[in-house]
Amino acid sequence: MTLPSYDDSNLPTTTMAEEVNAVNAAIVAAVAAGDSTASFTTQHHLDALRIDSLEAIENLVSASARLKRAAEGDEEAIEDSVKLRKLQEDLNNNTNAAAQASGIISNNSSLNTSTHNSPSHTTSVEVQIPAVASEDTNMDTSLVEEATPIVVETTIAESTSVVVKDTTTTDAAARVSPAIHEAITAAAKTNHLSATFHSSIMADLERIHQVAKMDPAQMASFSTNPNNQATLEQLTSSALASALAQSPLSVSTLQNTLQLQQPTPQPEATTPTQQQQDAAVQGIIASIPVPTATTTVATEEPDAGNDSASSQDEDETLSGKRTSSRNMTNDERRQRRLLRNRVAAKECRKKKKAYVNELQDTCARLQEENARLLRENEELNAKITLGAMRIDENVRLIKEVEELNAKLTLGVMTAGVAAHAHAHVHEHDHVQDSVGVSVAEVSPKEDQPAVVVAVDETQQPQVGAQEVEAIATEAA
DNA sequence: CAAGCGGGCCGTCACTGCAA
DNA sequence: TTGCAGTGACGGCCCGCTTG
Repeated sequence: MTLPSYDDSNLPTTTMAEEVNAVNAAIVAAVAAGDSTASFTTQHHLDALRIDSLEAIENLVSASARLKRAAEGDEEAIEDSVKLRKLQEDLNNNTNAAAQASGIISNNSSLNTSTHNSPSHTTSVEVQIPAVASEDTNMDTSLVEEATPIVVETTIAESTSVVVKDTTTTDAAARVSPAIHEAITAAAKTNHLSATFHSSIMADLERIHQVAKMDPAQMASFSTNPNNQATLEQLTSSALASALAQSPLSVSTLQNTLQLQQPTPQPEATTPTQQQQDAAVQGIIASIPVPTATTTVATEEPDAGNDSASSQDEDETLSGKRTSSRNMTNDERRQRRLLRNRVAAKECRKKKKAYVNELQDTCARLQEENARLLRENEELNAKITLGAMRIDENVRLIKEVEELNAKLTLGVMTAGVAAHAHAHVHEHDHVQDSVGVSVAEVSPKEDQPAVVVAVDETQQPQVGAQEVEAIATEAA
């Protein structure tokens, strides 16, 4: 799969390395400062950077969560993966500057604590952030490096067995955000600073995801379930790894501390849907390509027993290679087949569900359209019925008018004939002839309009003089 | 409050079709 | 021929709701 070119104008201008290292520097400064406040002059800024870094991590998580689709050829997800790659490249390029800045802060912290009245000792702690391979199988694997343990010497006031005692006695600590404060406190007690820092980030990630409502069913489980911390680290520390591994501000092996931290009680870890969330996480874990260059990231694959081999095989499988299976045992083939079938079943169900939802939407839409058409049909039928009724009425009225006109005409004409008959009784036959005029124009009364009636000569009744007079009287 | 029931999700198996 | 993706079927597990 060839990564397309992309426009990086939308990428964050502040590199994640700067942010992460600034946060890390804040923690180290907090540890080193003890009750000194001098090193926290920029604490507010660091807190802000910490939030920014969490947002950047969130973006990374969001991008990582869609890498599975990228592996499936989704173009949109491919663009996301490209952006993620760009993020990592920026991270790598800016790590040195960030490390220098962090080093300055760290040195300041040491200087500040050196002025402390109490004798001090040096605590050496190291962190080994497991390098995580880029989730996109086609990403530049040069970014994936073996985790390098970085040892940093942090001067801690010897009189304070717990560096940050509490917020009431330490101004500096009081100005640290609560999450960092807790992390620092725990770190001071256990020297597992990176682990607590990491858990703090995870807690904040949970908060961020809950606020952002980004796929809460899966993301919440990431940050609440201790069994998924390694996976969360996979998602979040792909950038953290590069930054912190090159940073002089690190503490003990993160992987080891994470493992040590596994039994750490999490009060809200058991939610009603925890099992389903864990299952969903398992599914995501199974579907995310396993890093190839790391030896410290423990996958969630159950009963794998050979994570390295299966991971390589899966990567090769995803890239279309088939030859690797020849060297596998039957059990390995089975495990790989089960894994792939598991993923395929997920995709199939997802597809099926989408299809069913689409069918339901289509059904609802068609029902609505059908109801609309039925209403329209009823309205048209009503209009047609009303129109037909009006036509019948019109026809009836027309006929009635014709009949009335015919009667009127006939009456008027006969009245004229009667008058003429009175005058010329003996000319009765002539009168009858004169009735048969084609057109008669009659005005029975002065205020009535003249009525013009066509009279068919052939249908003129043959009436007598008395009948004509009676009709004329009636018409008058 | 426990048992029953239905729904949803998941892992696995078996099978088919396709492509190298 | 072989490997793989896709999918139906099956069983198990969990959760929420109902019922006696």
